[in-house]
Amino acid sequence: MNSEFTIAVHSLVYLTHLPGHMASSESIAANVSTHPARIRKVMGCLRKHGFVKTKEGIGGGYILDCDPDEITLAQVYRAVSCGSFKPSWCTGDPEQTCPVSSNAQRVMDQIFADAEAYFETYFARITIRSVLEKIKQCP
Amino acid sequence: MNSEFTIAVHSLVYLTHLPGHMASSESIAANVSTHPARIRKVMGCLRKHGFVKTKEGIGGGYILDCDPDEITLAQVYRAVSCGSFKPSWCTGDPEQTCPVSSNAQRVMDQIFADAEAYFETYFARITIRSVLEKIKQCP
DNA sequence: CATACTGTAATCATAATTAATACAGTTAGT
DNA sequence: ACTAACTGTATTAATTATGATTACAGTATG
Repeated sequence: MNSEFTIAVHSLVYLTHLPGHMASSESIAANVSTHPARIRKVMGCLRKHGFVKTKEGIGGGYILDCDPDEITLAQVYRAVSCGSFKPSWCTGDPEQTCPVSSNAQRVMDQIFADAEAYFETYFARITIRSVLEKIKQCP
Repeated sequence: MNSEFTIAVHSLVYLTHLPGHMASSESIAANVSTHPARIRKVMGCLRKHGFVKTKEGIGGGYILDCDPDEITLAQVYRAVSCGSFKPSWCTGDPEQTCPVSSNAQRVMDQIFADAEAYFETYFARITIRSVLEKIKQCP
């Protein structure tokens, strides 16, 4: 699992926590604890999917452009980390005559794809707002 | 997601496909397409959990010691890759005063743990036998 | 036109993963 | 008892993936 998903969720929660404010990549990076260039990369992706608006130049930055009560982690996952559940390493060898070896790769791929679709239905129940609420309830 | 889970599933399917036979780490490795030492490591874990039996010495190797109609991918996942869903990278910084930054880590950890428990219920519906059946149905 | 931003690509450093090696311990056959 | 063919396990080396950093072109504002 890719950590860009974590960064995207954290950034959206942070913007929700600062309603109406522009936040620069630098201030988001400080909150998330990473490098501003990494934030800009992830935010570019969120902008393409309509979750945030961007402003370049002086006083620019990022601002929320969606309803945090509507946006779910499933949408964020699909935007940023779709397909990252499956490990990159592949089992078996399609050239072998043994049906187990030659088909294991394809069947495992299908299992991982289905599992990903399945846990997305869990993420679909969690909104950005609800993540912020959980954070606020921490002691 | 850890590829040792993939190796464990493939190995168990392979042993199911060869009922009553001992398979050496070398022959399993050839089928899976990896190094025998890696197979021995994963199989050691499966033995500790009672999925396979081991025989050392000449003519030794691994043999299935469970009912492939009963064993599910959830059990294999827990034995081999439990907790691997959560990315190792951590967001936020517990030392900061902003509640979003200081608590994001804990809340995301909980979300990943819950998501893992959730997709395990999907894996619980897939048996080793059913994986073998899927493989046999490939063209 | 200087300043403070984003967008994006490229490079460097580090961490994680996989492969390979090595060797002690075990079993079976002779 | 000895040898051959295995597992168990640790260690090291190679490869790959990830994250941090740098760099610079493009854009908006005063």
